[in-house]
Amino acid sequence: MRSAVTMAEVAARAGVSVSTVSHVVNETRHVNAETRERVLKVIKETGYLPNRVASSLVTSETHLIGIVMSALTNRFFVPVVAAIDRAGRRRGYSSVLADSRDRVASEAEAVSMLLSRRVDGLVLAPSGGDRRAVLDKLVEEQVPTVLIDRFVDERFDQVGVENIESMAALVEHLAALGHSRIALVSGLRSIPTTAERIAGYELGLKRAGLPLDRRLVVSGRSAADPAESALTKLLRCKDAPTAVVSGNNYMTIGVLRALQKRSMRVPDDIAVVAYDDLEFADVFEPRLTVVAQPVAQIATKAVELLIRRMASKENTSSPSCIRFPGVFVHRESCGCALRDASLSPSAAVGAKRGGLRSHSVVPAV
Amino acid sequence: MRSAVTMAEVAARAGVSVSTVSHVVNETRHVNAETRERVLKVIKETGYLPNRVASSLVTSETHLIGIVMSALTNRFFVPVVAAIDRAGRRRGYSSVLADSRDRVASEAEAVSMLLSRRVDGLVLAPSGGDRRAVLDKLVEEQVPTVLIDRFVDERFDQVGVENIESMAALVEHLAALGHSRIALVSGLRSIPTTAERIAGYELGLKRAGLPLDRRLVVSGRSAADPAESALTKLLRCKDAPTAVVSGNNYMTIGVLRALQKRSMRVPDDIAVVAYDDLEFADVFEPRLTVVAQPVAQIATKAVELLIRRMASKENTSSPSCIRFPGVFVHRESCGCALRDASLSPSAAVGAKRGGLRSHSVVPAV
DNA sequence: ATGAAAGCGCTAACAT
DNA sequence: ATGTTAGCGCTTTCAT
Repeated sequence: MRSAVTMAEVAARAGVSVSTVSHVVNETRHVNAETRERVLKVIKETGYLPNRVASSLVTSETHLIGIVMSALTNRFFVPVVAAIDRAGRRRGYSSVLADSRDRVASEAEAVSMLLSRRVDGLVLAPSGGDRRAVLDKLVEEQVPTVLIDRFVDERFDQVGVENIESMAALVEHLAALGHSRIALVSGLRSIPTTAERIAGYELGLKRAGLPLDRRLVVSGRSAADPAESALTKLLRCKDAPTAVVSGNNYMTIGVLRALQKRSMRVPDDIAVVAYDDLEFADVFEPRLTVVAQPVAQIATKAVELLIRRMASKENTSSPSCIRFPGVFVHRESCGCALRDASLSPSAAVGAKRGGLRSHSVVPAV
Repeated sequence: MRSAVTMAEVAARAGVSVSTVSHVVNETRHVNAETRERVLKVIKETGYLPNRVASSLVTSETHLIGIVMSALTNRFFVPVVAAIDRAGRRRGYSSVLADSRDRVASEAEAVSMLLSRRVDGLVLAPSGGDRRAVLDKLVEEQVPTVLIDRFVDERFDQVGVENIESMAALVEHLAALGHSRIALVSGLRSIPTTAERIAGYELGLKRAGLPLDRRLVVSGRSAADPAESALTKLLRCKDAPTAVVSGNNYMTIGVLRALQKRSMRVPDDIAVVAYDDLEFADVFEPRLTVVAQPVAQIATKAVELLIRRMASKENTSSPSCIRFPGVFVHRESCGCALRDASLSPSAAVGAKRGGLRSHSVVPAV
């Protein structure tokens, strides 16, 4: 295995003390140009790489940020890593990962592991269920932590997307196109965002002066397959909806499959709009009108808040709670082009209300 | 900040020595049931969490695996993290990330950072360009390392996909359907896999007894936009191809866009097959026939090799070089259904040659 | 401008 | 069965 050169060896070869080597490496006090050059030369010759675990032990700073997520499926995973990497270029942070598997037990385990690695801070996408114990521990230990995606505890900085206005805008948009029977394929009841999105759906109906028909709200359980069967079932009823809103990206897949299998054309037979953009949304036929989460922005802000909190010795400032507006991406699946090409998306309404930004994509030729 | 209980404090409160505490924590030597219970009780009361940076300093094992990738775009990123996490559940490994941004300079920087964090091993997706310096350092320092995706240096364990037979099978499949003018949208010349896939394309033509027309091989530079324009340009020529093979997932997006913008229908106007599966390939219309990389399998094997190498003190065993066969996923974009529903995909040929596994997806209703 | 030395929190001989 | 103690490779006072 590696035998790694130590600082002591460098010191010996350069004929100086370890403290001098330490100071040239960290540029932490003045060293004669000549001595410094000598040390630097030895460092280069020997390929000396400072041992960060040793320095971490002394300084009790690892410059490690722990990321806890239902990792492999979580849309914030990659953007968060990216944001940390970007910040890290300058400040020396790196990320360590832990998959919570969206279960409280694993989440606790993951957090413990990260704490035992003495990470400087944590970005956590809270799992469903009762996570109180885990979060209490973090508060008690005063570990700088920012919650992302789901808003579950005001003792922490939290960053995520604004759900209510975004969802309302989607519904209002469909209503403006003349739809009155608008279905919602919603997510798991245990997820806080689900309730918000349902509230947004109801708000949208209300604003459009449309009655709420509970039968049009079906649970897709946040995943493709349940969404597919829920919608399929709904479409078999009489008084079937003429438009459907999907509650997240996975369920959108299910929605599209359901329609495909019934040979229903979008938007002619049924209009479709969705919460969350899909990576390849541009090449679907027809291209989907969605409200996208500004994931990169959210991730960047989360890391920014975290770094700020890690930097301040006084952990005094009260927690921020930041909700970025959803981004209305207007494409064709809503059926605007069919009805009235000049109709401006009702997204503008939401934009005025500050819950949404509008972003009209130029239709492909 | 955290004031973290130390082992010494636990020892004091339990009325034992630190070594006893250490041994109950690590289960590394026998401790009287009674004493152990007492220690465990104190640990629970105080919320003591062993300091892994301290123990790492002593044992010179961090149980950290460094992942170096052109991170955010790399398809192995998530599977590798997942595989490490899975292995980690049992053996205590976690992953630290470093984005190489696909540039040699950043790659070197990333590797240095990870080495200075004293990771136990490295999973590295080599960037393009001259990476010799970085790899030399790894050999010299004897850092357990496995290369993934691209085969560039025999001094390391390497895991990836078999490109030549996979690509050949795609071409042969199209040829078997009667196509004689088959285009290839290939990737960046600097990437080793590009050459292999071109070789596979040529092999496929040869086996099918088709002439090679160099004009049908255009460079999509491994990305969507260049692929789109390259194909668009090609389609404007006379003697345009009747079928096209996309060289990777990103370029597939470009290919589809190009066809869409020209209102060409797949597979009626032109047949399309692609290297790499897309996450949402099932909901594209028509669904794409592809050769998928068994990414999870590759990642798992990479981590397995790495852990094995980290475990053996003697770094003696010669490096493995493992190429998993691509997985032929037969869907509709190749146009089989149009020609002859009973035609078996020529994939079987490739399968016999051992470069490919076939996996016929049941068509959606 | 540089050095000596005391830890950081743990592990692992080596005692007893 | 348990305790003592010498480090692991650094940072950082405190001297000089």
